[in-house]
Amino acid sequence: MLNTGPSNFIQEIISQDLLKGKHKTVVTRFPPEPNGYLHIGHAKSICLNFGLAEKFGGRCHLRFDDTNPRKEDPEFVRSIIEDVRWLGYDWGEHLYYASDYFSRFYNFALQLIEQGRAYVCSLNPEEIRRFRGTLTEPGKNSLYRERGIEENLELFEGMKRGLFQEGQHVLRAKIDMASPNINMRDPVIYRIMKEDHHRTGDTWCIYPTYDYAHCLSDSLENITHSLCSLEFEDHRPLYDWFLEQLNVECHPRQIEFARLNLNYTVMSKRKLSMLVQKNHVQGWDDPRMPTLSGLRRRGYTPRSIRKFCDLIGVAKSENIVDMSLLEYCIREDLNKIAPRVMGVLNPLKVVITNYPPEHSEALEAVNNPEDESMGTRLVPFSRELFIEREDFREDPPKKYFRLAPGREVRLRYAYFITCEKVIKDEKTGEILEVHCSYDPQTRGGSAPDGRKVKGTLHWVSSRHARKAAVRIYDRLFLRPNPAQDEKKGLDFSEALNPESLKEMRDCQVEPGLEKAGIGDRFQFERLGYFCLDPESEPGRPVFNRIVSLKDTWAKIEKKMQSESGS
RNA sequence: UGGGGCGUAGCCAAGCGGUAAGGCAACGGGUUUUGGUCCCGUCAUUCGAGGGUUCGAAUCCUUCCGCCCCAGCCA
Repeated sequence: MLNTGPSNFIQEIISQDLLKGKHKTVVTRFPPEPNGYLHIGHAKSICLNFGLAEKFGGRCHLRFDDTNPRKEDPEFVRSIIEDVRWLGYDWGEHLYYASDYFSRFYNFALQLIEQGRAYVCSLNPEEIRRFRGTLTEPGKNSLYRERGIEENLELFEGMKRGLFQEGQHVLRAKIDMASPNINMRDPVIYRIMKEDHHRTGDTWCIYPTYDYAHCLSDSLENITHSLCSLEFEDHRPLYDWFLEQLNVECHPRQIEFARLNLNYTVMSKRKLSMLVQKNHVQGWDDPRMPTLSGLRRRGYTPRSIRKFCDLIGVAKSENIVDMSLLEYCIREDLNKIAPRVMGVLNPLKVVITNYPPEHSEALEAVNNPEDESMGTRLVPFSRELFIEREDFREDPPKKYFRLAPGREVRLRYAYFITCEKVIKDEKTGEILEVHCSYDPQTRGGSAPDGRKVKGTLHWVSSRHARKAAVRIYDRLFLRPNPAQDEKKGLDFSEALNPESLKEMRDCQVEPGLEKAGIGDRFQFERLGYFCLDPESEPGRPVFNRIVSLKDTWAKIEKKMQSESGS
């Protein structure tokens, strides 16, 4: 076994099973239903299942749990395959569909009927519900529970042949209507559904339910450890029951773990799809979505997501992980690999009054101080520049060490400049431009006399700059746990953050960015990490902000404001 | 008031009878041509609460409390 990554209780169980010789190898599976897009909660399961298989030198299957044609769609199959691959996992030959086993499931059902362990029930859905009892009262036996084997066989055959209407009959396991575990009260295992299936077409008009199909799929694939989320804990006795009754050779062990929740977002397919349908976001791959396609478009790397899944751990307690951990993971990854570049989001014009008007020069800038092998580039400098509007204050607060009247700062990789004059709109008072002088001795950014400046600003030469649009994303929800709102009877979408997307259209970026390709990631110095969005067009780049850099100044300023305000 | 789970710091999470790992966040300091990175330091006398066993308990026993899941022909 590879000795990498943190351990968890599931890994320990597997180690024990291997040690005891219960298995020679480990076989896990990731079993999505193709009824929606994958999100970062699925990533936890994917990393767990594939990761465990990898650690123990076993294998992990990708299996589509497609037993309900009403909800499923090949488009989701496509996207799921894409997303799992993108995350970095490979199932080799082991791509399966529960629907491939439909005939075998059917034969197993025949076997159950013959054993007297399954029967065709002709109660209607409402009656079935009533007969089931409640959490505190036992259920009552169905009127059809004691039907003869021959009759059951005949009716089930009829169900399969389409002789009946939907809802007219179901096949049920005959277990115990008085069980304290409601799942054991004669669960439905086949229902009539006159629906075309994305893979089997109109071959079937009866479809197996999850509880029945899942354990058998696992068994047929020789899965050793079947990992699922906590809400299936109550289903485990059923999982085991089917496999025992049918006396299969392979009886996988189901182990449950807690699904992932992230604060300030939602993590259920239903809620995510509602956001899409109600146009709160622009699609499943909207960069604000916690879907894998959304994170990918936002600019998250697969490695950062895998790292995140490593850090959150695997346990059985309900959890809501802090978004800041995800942000930490992407910053850590991008810090090492993203080329640095300069871009000004909210431009303010600076004129270097003592710099020759027609002149320009190329200054050398480091591409990544964390990785010397990424080399350097030349950035053009001239008399008129753009700096960030936020980097100038006419009346600077304490601890502000950027540009202000009379102040000297460094332009990164360029010169020291001193602010001499502020040009304002007479009517509005808006600052139009700032006039500065530069010290030619400080070319490159350091002074021969050894004098220091406190601030270093990013900049872009106005003559050489390229225009760009930048999309700034914030958390989707205002409240940390929107899913909870719904349980309190509120509409979870009520807590949506109206400012989750802000588009800045007049950004100016250094000319080298012209060559950026869709999906390329950069650090805009002092601002954050950005990724070129697919909606970019030649000459009209659109950058998504993946995540900001940590901003100590913002923190200080906020603190000062709250201190003076209170 | 049935059954199944879970409770260790603001958020995750180790811990498996020998005296509370680690990460994120937060806070303080150092380095720095990114207020970034990096480095150093601080952050649980206590593990939901009480009682018991023990030389010794987050770990064992017991009572209580809180939270989550289950009454789809969804998964």
